Amino acid sequence: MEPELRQMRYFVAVAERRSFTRAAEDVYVAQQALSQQIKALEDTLGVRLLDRTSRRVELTPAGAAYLADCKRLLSAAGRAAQHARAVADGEAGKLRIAYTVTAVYETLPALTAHLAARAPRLKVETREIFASDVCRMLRDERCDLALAPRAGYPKGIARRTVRREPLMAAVGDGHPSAGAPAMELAGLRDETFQLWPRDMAPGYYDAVAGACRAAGFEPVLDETASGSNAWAGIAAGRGVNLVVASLARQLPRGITLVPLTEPAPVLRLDAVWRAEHPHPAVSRVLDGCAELWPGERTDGVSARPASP
Amino acid sequence: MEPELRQMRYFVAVAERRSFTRAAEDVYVAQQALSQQIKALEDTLGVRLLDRTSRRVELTPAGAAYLADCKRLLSAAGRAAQHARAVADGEAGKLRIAYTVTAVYETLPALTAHLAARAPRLKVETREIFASDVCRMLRDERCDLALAPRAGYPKGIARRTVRREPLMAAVGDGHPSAGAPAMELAGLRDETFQLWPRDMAPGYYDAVAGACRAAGFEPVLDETASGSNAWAGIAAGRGVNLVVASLARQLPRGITLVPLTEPAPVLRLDAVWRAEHPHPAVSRVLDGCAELWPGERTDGVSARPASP
DNA sequence: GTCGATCGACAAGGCGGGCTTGTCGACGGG
DNA sequence: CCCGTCGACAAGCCCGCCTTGTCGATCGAC
Repeated sequence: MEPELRQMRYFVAVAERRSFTRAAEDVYVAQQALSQQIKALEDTLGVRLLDRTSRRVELTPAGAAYLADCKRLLSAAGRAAQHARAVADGEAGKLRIAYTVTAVYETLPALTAHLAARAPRLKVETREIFASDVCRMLRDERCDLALAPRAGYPKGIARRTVRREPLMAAVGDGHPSAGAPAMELAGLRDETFQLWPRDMAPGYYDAVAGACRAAGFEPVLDETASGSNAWAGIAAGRGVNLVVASLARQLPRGITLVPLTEPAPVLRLDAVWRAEHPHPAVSRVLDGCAELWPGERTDGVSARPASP
Repeated sequence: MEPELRQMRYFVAVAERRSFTRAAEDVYVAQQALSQQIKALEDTLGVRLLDRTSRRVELTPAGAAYLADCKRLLSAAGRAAQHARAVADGEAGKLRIAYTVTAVYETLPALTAHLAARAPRLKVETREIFASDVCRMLRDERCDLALAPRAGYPKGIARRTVRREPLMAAVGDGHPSAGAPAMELAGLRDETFQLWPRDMAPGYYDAVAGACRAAGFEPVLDETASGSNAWAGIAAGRGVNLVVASLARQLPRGITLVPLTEPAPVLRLDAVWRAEHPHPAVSRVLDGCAELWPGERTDGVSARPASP
């Protein structure tokens, strides 16, 4: 037989009260039960823990050592339970957030700062990914939550728009519109768009292309555009693009942002997570986003993970 | 209800096998028992630990956190049991040894070195005391073992002689016998003895006075002698004393040791301990002493603590 | 699509272990 | 000297853990 925490609780009670009878009151059992259980504990350990001298109970050296260990174990067991509850409530534990580059300028840092303040025991790990990998990362349990431009996902993946960010025109510094207070999106109809291929970033692609179509033209793409290469192309005057306003925080050299006249197109940023077994902190993140960026409807596609 | 280690063992089994059925084989119970106990564990925690998707079992984030804690707790419980056994066997734990100055030159360091080699996990604390305090220190649980010259003790205190050390004459450097290869004890019959009062060190007193009487004279004492004051008196030529041979290791300035001719008197050094609840390491110490200083009868007054 | 295999949950019953009641021997104080 | 208190022992009860039996669900095979 193995020692049990109940026996340790009994032993601690007896050791601290230095009496079976009084300890029995503390743990709400009869004195005889304590005698039996502590005897059983001693038998399983093969060690005498207490010297009963009829009239007084004394710890043996081994008992004193075991007492200290028992106290540690009991408090550790209690803390483990508390920690499990905290993790289940999303207050503690580890949350792996994957994000697309669009979120990095403002959305992600605002969110992580908010979480650090609201749930300091929650360890947030972040990782930049391509929008095309969101689904796989979530399904393979390689992340718990993703931030990406609004896109469609297969069943089993839930999402909610957490904020809308205005899109601005990104042009080279030498572009005729550079420095203008604002411009019409339609003014870019003859430009080449340094937009990533749709299969790499479908949500972003659809947002930009959709805005262009709403402005009455179909954007012409530079099929070689991808990643930082696109910035270089724009800076070199080989095209333009629409980008989130917060890019201004880390504007690449040679590029100027020009606001677009109303109705200015927006990019919807979604939180995306597993619908079936969502990480418990996801609902906290959604709450935090609703607080950071009010105005989004909170009864969206998947308002929040169903509670069990 | 509180979580029990048995439930944790079950949970670890299920989590590691990712299956109730297979885990049941590991812990030798039916699958239904595991379902019940883990459900009970989840209920007491108020936390879902496993996602059962019929066909597969997955850990929730809270379950993963609790699993790690459970493994830690279980191994800590096992180590606590092992440690208790080790303490009960005298292999580990803390042993407080009190000693009189007579033991400090050779006996104590030899013993502590021996213990450090044989029982490295046993933490030995040493403290110098007066022989008159041996009994009180032991009774008050302020030490577990004492090293002191042989003396009588009341019931409840056990002792065993661990070594006999030859006594030598300690004289001032200017004493006529200083430098002699040996001398008769009777030659000191007219000297003043720098001997501590009997009530301070009865064993040592009796050994020296007894040796003198055996040599045919009653020693004359300097009643002011005590501690280092005695050394100063001898060095100043105001008297002599008999001391253990190992004092040569830390001989005070101005003092010379002269061997005594046969039959050279000896001082018996005793190990002394509580008879009723001896520290488990005491028997190891006695074994170690018998090994370090063979020749003493090991079936003495109290051969060894009675085992329970 | 259907059948079978497998997995975990639910239900009911047996049994072992923990708890209780009752009692005794030992020690200490009045 | 007797009584009060404390812990151990003995016997019985009862709860709780485990077992057997069964079902619904899911996934693979044909």
